[in-house]
Amino acid sequence: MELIARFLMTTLKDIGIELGLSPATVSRALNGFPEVSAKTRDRVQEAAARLGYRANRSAQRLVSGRSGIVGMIVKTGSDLRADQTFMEVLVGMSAALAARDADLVLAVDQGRDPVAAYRRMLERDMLDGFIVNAPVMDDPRINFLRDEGIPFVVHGRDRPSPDYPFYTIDNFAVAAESVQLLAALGHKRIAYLNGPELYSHAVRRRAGYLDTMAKLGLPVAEGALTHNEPSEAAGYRQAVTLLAGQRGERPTAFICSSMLLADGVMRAIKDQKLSVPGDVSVMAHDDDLPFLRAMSFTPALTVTRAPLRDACSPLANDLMDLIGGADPFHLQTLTNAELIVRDSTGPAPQNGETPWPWTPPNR
Amino acid sequence: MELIARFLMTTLKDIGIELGLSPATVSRALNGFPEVSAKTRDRVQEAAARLGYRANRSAQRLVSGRSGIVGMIVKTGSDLRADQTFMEVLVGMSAALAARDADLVLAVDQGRDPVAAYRRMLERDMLDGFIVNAPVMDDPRINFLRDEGIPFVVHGRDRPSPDYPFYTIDNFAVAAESVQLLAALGHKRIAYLNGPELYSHAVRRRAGYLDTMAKLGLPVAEGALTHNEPSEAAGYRQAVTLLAGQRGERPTAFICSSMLLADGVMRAIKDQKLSVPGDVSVMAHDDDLPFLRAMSFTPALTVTRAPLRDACSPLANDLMDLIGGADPFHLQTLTNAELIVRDSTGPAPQNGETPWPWTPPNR
DNA sequence: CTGAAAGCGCTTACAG
DNA sequence: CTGAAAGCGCTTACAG
Repeated sequence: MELIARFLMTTLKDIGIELGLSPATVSRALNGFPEVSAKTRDRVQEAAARLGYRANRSAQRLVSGRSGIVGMIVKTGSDLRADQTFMEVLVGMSAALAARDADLVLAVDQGRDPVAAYRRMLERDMLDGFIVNAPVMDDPRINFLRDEGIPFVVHGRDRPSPDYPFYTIDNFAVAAESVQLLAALGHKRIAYLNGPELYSHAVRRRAGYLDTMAKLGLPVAEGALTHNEPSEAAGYRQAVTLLAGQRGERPTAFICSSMLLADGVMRAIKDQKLSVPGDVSVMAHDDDLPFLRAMSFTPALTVTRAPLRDACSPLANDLMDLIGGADPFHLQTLTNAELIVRDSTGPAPQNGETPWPWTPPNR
Repeated sequence: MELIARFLMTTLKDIGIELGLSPATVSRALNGFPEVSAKTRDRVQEAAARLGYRANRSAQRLVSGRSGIVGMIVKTGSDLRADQTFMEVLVGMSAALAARDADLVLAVDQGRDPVAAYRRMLERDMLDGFIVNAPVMDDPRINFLRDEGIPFVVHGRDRPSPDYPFYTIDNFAVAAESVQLLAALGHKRIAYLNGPELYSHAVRRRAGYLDTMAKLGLPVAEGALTHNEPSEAAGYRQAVTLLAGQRGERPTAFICSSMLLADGVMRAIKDQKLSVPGDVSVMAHDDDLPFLRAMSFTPALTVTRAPLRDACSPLANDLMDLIGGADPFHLQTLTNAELIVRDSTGPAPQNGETPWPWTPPNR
């Protein structure tokens, strides 16, 4: 049966015979070359549809000299909860690449040498390019790919003014705007639960938080800015610690770098018999993943929102364009998260009027 | 630079010229044909390594008439937590398929028509075969692929005696052995927190639980067997409900279909100020995912263990063998989970000696 | 044991 | 506007 299917595959030649045309003309018609007459093009398209023609990808790739395959590395380890995130990107990217006739293949980063996985992939197969995600500052994988001259795009960016294609939200602004919103509501003791310190997006958000607090003249107590795994448990633990302080010293507002952290923070607040936003305001950055909706929080969560899936098509298209020879500087996107105010943020409580006593920002 | 890399690619012809051999002989040598002399084979292999030869996959696929691409469908939706599971399979499968020179591509099942995603993939690309996972009973996707004569393997199985290749653990035994262990410890009120009812593995486990309870003469109270999303929250909720009963009526033991459920059950028990295993025994089925280790539970969790990643290589190899024409009946694996007794299971407490009053098993 | 030849299905200069 | 021809890099009968 599999054999039958193979034998029945319609080729360009078949269509040519059917229509009394050469395979070359059929190819041109199907690929939309301007020199084919409209009548021929229509006849070819009709016949192709009727005969169920599908181009043989392998043949196309052989003649183009490209593999049509793009690589992406999955980090493995205990951080696997971040997969919920990765999965979203993976699936979106697959679809977007398929639309450009490319396939996405995965390899696993086993830890240790972050470049090893890329090396291994490249020596196994000829890959046209890579998608790099979750960059760290001055990312060694990016440096490797740059040095080797291998096409790649980055979801995020690992330096201020990259010379490679990237797509990222403005993570400095994500934190800055959150602080500003809360400060405008009268909050002075604002805690920031950031993501793991090694990621460049967390570094940018940290800067956004610290700069904006400083600009507003709000001191940052030691421990008010922390780096956390994106998990409910981490959010819970961190919030419990921060809320253990005296009434006049504990935060009146939390900004969380992920929805999972926010989930834990909310539970901690409830466990302490405090109310949101009466006693404490909470907001988070929302990647808009399907399993934890900001709307479903009680109360509905105020967020900076930037759907992760929005990055997929741009990244896929940029990579394919880059492989096609486009200028990397034309393939850079810096976009903004959307601030959505819901019910989890409100005016600072009475006892929240005093800022923290000054302490040096951690680190 | 990408162009350079392309132009520098070593071909069979290059090796032939280098060695004064025809491309045909070089091909045979590299592919381990028995008729090539040992000396020639060695010379060819040395030259191939020295020149950095890598076979052009597209050319190989073109002549073989196969795409070298295998499809897998990702379910999407709010069940995305199951991704932690899926991710593990995905990554393992990619690696195992790579070893067989095949690529894995993904598509998304948008819900509604479960077959639509397969159809769409097939009309986009010529795929050599599919991997089907998380089957439901009498799975429509499986029926579709069978009817179309498209090669596929199933992780799990959707009927008792399939005529297709599959790899699955004995899920009936998973539940049965868990019940037996607990019964041997004197437990008579054993609750089962199963996975979502639609999956065939959950159906098998339900049967294993109910049959074994019946065989042991232990009645199953209404509500003792439930179907749950694999989440901590669901486990917590369910355990709270079950523990709300009178002292002599609540379960003395919980069997959980997933580690996430067990995580929630443990939390609920602690919240009720009960001890494990003093008051309540807990065990679970463990897919051996990296993020929730049975050893890290307090106390260390008794489990039936079957690493999900163990399924990847067999499934990948079976699929490639099937595509190569192997007999599907030779590509069926039914394996057993390992029972690992740790510290979360112990003798039934004094007040646990009485079984539940008889009630009809739910459903 | 090795080579010359044909062919997989496409694309694309080169002619006309 | 269309066709004949060459070629992408491999594999594999067919000869010898």
